[in-house]
Amino acid sequence: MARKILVTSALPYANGSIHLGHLVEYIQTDIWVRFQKMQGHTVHYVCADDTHGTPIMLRAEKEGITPEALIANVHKEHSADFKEFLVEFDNYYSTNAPENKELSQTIYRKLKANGKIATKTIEQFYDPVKNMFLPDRFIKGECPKCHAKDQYGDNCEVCGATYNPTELINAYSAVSGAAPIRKETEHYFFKLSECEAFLKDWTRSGTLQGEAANKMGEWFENGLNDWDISRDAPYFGFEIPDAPGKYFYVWLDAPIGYMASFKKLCADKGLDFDEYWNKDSNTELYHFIGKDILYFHALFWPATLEFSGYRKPTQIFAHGFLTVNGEKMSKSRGTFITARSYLDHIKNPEYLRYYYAAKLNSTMEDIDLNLEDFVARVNSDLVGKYINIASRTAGFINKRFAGKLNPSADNSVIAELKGAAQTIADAYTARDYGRALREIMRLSDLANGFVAERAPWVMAKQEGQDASLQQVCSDALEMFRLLTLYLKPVLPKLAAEIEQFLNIEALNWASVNTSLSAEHAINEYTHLITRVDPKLIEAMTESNKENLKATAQVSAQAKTKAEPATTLPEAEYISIDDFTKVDLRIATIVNAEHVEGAEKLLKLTLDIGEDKPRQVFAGIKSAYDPATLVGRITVMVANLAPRKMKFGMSEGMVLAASDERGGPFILSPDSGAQPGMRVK
RNA sequence: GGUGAUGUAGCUCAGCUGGUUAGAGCACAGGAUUCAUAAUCCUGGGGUCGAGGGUUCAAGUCCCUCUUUCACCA
Repeated sequence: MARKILVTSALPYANGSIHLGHLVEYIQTDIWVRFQKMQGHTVHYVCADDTHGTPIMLRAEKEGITPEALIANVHKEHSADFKEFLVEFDNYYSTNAPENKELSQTIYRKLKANGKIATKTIEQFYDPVKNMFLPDRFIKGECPKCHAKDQYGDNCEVCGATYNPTELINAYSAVSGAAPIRKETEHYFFKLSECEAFLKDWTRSGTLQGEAANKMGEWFENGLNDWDISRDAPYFGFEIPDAPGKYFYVWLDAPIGYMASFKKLCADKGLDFDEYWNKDSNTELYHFIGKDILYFHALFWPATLEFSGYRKPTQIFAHGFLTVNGEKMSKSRGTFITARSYLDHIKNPEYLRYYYAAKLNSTMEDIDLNLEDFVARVNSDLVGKYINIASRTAGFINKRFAGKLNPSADNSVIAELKGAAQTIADAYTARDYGRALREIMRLSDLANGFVAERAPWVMAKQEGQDASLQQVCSDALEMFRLLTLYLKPVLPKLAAEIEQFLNIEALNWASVNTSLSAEHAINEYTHLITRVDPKLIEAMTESNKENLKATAQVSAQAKTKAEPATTLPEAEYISIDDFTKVDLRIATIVNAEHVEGAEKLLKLTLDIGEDKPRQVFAGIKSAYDPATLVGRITVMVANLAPRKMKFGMSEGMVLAASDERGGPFILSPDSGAQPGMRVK
């Protein structure tokens, strides 16, 4: 019986590019959706950009554009990335949409009418310069344990300590640099604590994976806290009805974005929204998510739906994270790979779809993208085994039989391939794609074994073997057709090309029961897929390391810009010629000493490869002990006009960074720089 | 720190409710083959199943302790 199914993937935040970690989820979902569609079910797959919140607002401000313009750009970028990875949404929308605003406000009003909304005055950090409340991650300062500077408000990246933002030493706002103050404000809460009975019940109704249910149990034990769903202006989001200056927290309207995206699809396609979302709906609703957001989808979301009168999800499918080469994705190792970077270098998205599918199962375990394994697996499975079946037999059919087939009446290998349909379907249904592909590859081995055993190339050279030759090759192509069918959810584009080559209708699961018939003519075989060159992988990771350097520069600039006192008007650009007027040189500090009577100065002797070393006075006494400077390599301005100072002649200056957060910090070139080298 | 998950051949992973000499693919070695973008087929070497203890006639599989990696929570 055809089912009606609504499927979602988590909404990517409109604050950054799609990377290979995101793609695990979209590819996982897309495969499932395509498989269910092939089964003949009615499936709608919706998603959207998650567009609200402080980070979006601030980033837009930093870029000098409106948040709306920012999210429009990102939406374009995300949509293109998904499309190229063959992730086929029925609608890819935005949470900043009229449908979402209306649904969010309606749901809020219903929750309120059901007595599930409370208000409470809380104390929060506030930026007195920027006049806004600060989320924890926008508060930075010195770690109270190890005294590392510039650590986030919740934990220290240097020593790993965790603490509250209140414990930071010399806390400052990452937005303005000002010291935050504590300020009271009234917030709106969803009374999650009252939903425990419902949630415990819901959790036990087969909606979650075993591991996820365990995790829920943990949360129940700790007791459920009411959920803070409001944020104060300025905030990019939806205003809370009858609460001026209060906005919905981004996580309140984000999942409602699933509904909004579907609502838009309904308007476009004439579907019945209520049929899918009414409390007593007979349709199915599945959310694919990462394990990190289980909390929102397994607690807040079903509770929100329950107490505003909507249906709950049928199941939540949580997956693990992606590691690359066994480690967390790392910008410095070049393994923080964006979707775009993959496309630029590797080009073919189906390689990645195949590899992920081969690694995915129904658990929340992390999956590893081992780049060497990726190359080996794709080349061996897809090119060596699967495509090779057509590649080694189609030529005979085309050349000797004008493309005409003549399959055998009874072939035990084909029978086995057809017999595996249910096993493979079960594995796909259970999201155990790894199991499905292992079975499909086992069948590919059988097909290759069949060809090797019958040796059509021997028949081709013998008189009177034409009928056998045609039959063996026809059977091999029938095997290839079945394997293509089984792989189609994972490799939709390749499958479409093969449908074209085999000259057949679009394959669906019921096509298992049909066969290529006698007299059916196929088209000319052309190479459908090429091997992955390991060099491409290397080029990709290298280029990601380069991107890192570029972004590091950008963020350094951004940081400066965030300091109100040092904001640079854009008009004050200089030309490259202006810059080259400054002769910067690598210098070795051959001597450094205190200067009698000077409060701030040290006297440095710098070697920049000239006959005579330079004498330079530098205002770095407060931060450096002269003894530790001797032998260090740094950067100096060599063509600064000499200047007579109270303590002698200064023949240049050394460069150092500082602001109210600290310093000065003198510069160090990377190893290899030699005294006298020009910095440009 | 607490909790959950995880650790099986060089690499990536299967091993259901405990049951004969622990499996697959890739990689490696030897052989076969030459239709196919050196692909394919056959054979083989390789693991004290994270460590230690326990339950049992029997443990990778159950229990305890420790440990690795990942995540969540405070």
